[in-house]
Amino acid sequence: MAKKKIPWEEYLEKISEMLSTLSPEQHDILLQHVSAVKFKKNDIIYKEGDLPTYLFCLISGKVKIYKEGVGGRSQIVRVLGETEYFGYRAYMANEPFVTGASAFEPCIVLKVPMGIIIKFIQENPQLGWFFIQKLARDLGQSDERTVSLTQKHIRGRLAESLLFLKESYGLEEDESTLSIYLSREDLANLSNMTTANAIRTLSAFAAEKLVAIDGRKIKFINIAGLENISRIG
Amino acid sequence: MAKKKIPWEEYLEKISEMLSTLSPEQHDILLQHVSAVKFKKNDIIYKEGDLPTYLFCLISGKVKIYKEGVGGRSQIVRVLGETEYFGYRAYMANEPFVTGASAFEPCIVLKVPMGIIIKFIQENPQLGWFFIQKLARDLGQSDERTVSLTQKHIRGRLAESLLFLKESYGLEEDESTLSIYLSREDLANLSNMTTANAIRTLSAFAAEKLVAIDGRKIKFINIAGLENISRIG
DNA sequence: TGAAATATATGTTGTATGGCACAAAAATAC
DNA sequence: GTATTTTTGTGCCATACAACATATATTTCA
Repeated sequence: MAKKKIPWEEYLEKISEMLSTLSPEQHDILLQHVSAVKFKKNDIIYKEGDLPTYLFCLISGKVKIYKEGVGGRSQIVRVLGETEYFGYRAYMANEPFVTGASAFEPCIVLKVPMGIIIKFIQENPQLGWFFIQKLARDLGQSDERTVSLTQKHIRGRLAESLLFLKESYGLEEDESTLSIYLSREDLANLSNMTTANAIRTLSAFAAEKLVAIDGRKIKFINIAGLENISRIG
Repeated sequence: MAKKKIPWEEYLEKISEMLSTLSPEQHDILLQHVSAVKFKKNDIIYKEGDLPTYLFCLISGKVKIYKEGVGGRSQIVRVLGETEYFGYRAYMANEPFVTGASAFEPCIVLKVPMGIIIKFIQENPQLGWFFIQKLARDLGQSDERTVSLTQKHIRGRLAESLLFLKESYGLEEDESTLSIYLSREDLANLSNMTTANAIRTLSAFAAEKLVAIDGRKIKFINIAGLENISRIG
């Protein structure tokens, strides 16, 4: 895990949306149990099969949620950015983790024991509603993803992944460069293809002037074109 | 939709788990707004893109939740049996349906306007917790399914589907015949393959004495063998 | 009951994509 | 600053699976 405890006070504003649903007493209890942890690039936050114990909120950095499939092939099922919560689903389903979480880049994470969160939910419909909405949105996305990954062809899947990363992490100040720098392998694991095919297909997109590549930097040139490739599959 | 309203009183016991979370006042309100509907085989209950308005509970019959992908190819993402709730996710996520629902066989469905359910959830943490657990379990399954459908080979996917149907719908009195009779096309749509390949692969399983086929009746002969095929992919 | 539509079955062919090999480039370690 | 490891880039081959074609069986319905 290679984690390191750090002070948490300055990060509370990032979870203000959730805090606002809590009663004053709950708020106090939460402050007594919250902690902050730092993860380095590629650190594992939790592993498939582990028992869930904490609610995490990503304060800064980027995280991938992934699953190991047949023959050690890894599939990234979700990516998380600032202020996103994770790690709670398995606890709520009363299951071990079916996915793992690791840091794309250096991260700061707030964590709260799940037992406390569950108690709050039992007392507080507002907080329950907060998680219901998150779970409902994630489930819709997961179902969409199932069909995209199984039915679209390689080009469609890669185009979709690039657009998905753009939605998740946004662009840099130039309004066209993707603000996450992924390895070709991660791009492949996100798009359900081999690394070699991710490289090949990304090169093809560059040759077709859909994107420009500079190492791991990806710049969008023709977004409408990518959207079209993603749509037709 | 081809639906037909019918009396609902006798079906209340099927939703007793949910009813038990309600206050007496909520219970009364629910009874004023619940209704029951009958669907014939292959009737559509709701379509992808429709706006969600009701919480459904399947009283009898079997339902598929599916999504149309590229080139009209349909993917079954979930199957539902007696006492399962559906139709609520999209409303909770504040989205149109991303999947459709239709009847595998004649069905009776209880329905309650979602507006009422949401109001109850706001007042009642118990009911919120009920839906949180359902959503959390479904999301885990959906993530598992994403990886299975993308990474396993045809034989692994079909074996998994057969075992999945066994879990969902159980066996007949002989303790070995699957108690749902699906068309080869539905079996294909469940397993992410073409109809021709579902037919071929099922025949292969029969030739290998893993199952016995009699029309749409599927009898398990070597469950351990199927589990092995599903596991190795 | 017979005709039409639909579902099942099987063979043939084409192709998208995985697997492997190897080189070049880049990052990391020593 | 050189050596080692990791990542990126390409080519070639093998193959799993879709697409298509056609035949037979089964169901539907007039």
